[in-house]
Amino acid sequence: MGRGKIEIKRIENSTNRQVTYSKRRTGIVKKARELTVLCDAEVSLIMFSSTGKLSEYVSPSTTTKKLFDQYQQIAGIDLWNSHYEKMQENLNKLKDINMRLRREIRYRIGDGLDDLSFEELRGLEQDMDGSLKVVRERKYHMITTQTETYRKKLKNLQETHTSLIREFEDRNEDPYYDVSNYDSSLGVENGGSHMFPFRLQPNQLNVQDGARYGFDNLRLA
Amino acid sequence: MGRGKIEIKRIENSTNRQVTYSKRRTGIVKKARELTVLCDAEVSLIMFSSTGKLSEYVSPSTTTKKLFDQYQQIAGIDLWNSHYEKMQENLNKLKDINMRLRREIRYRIGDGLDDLSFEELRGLEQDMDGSLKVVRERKYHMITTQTETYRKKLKNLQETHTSLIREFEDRNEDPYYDVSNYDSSLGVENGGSHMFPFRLQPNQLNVQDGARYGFDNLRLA
DNA sequence: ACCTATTGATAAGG
DNA sequence: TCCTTATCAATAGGT
Repeated sequence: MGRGKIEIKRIENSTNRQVTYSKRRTGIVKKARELTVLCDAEVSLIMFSSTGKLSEYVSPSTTTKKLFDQYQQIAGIDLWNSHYEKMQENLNKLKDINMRLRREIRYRIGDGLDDLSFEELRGLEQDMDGSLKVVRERKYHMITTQTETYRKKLKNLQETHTSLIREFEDRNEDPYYDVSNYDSSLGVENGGSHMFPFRLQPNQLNVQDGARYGFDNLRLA
Repeated sequence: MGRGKIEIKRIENSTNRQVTYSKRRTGIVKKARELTVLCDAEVSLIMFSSTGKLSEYVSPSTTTKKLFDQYQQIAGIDLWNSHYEKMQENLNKLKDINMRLRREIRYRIGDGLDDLSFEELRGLEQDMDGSLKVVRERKYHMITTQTETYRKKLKNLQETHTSLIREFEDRNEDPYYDVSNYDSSLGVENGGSHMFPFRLQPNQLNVQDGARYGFDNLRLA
């Protein structure tokens, strides 16, 4: 049908192919629609052009998914299975990794050590010893840094304080001014208890009651 | 096209409808085939008659499943998801737990400590210190146990040895017997180098080269 | 299933 | 992509 018969084989001219695809695509979709209406059928039509562009038609009475479910049932082929298997595989891999991670943590917590050979135990001890040193170093680094910061801030405050006192003394404008109350009248925004984290240490010593530093939930999980 | 124009609406005459369905079904399949050949396209066509009978056409270059996978990807709709929501959820949970486990291990290895507050760091140090003590205790326990076992086995061997020597001496049956060779002639199945794990210690001191005690793969994962 | 008059689809060209 | 039109293809209705 057309100005000449054409052989049914791949159209080599790219432009021509595209044009023919467009025309015939609309044609076949029309046919599909007519089929559904005339014959009360359900149709799913999915087309990819050679350039990868997607077109589809589905009977309005249904959805692509429903149709595919039916298709599977009747064709007796489970297209879902491969997906399912892949997910299962993934799941199992993750579970395995998880298990090993947990085991490593348990060892590092000092639990389940009976499973380890002497060599492994020895390696673990050395490793933990080294790691603990790193943690300690980091802690001391933080202590010195924070102390330094604290000293500087304190020094600043004192300077501000003395200069203010001096101002008051020099001007002597308000004889009723109560010097013992200066703390609240100064803008001590950045100081306060936050400047003395080490004072909290005694509270932190109750390491036994499960709060520690927040990893305990992982131990139970 | 036909002996008369027909309105595109459901054909009420059941027989007629069936006949038309058959005719048009072959027609549309032909169209689909021509489309794939002429335009190098990929087509999936699934049809259910009003009586529920299934017919399909798929481009020979592909399969229904492949096409459907592509369809999903490009349409951006995951039709499988509803089937596997629970699995996906599980998968994500595991991934999350995994991540947190890895983080805990990293901390315990002395990595990424910058993320921790001073309080956390302090808790970590105390925790690790305690755990290290447990590991050390276990190690010493193993040392004493193994030493004990070794002593007993050695004692046994010596007893066997002396009794054998005595037997030889008593009977004096074979004057050419070389006593220095007794070790290989005795059935020392359970002994050998496995009885002296501590001799391996010098080899184990190269803790730096990544072998340690076998958890290093987890550090990288 | 087959037949065939008739309508529908579309190839080529603009 | 849309229009036109000559030509071929699909098919409605009948057998």
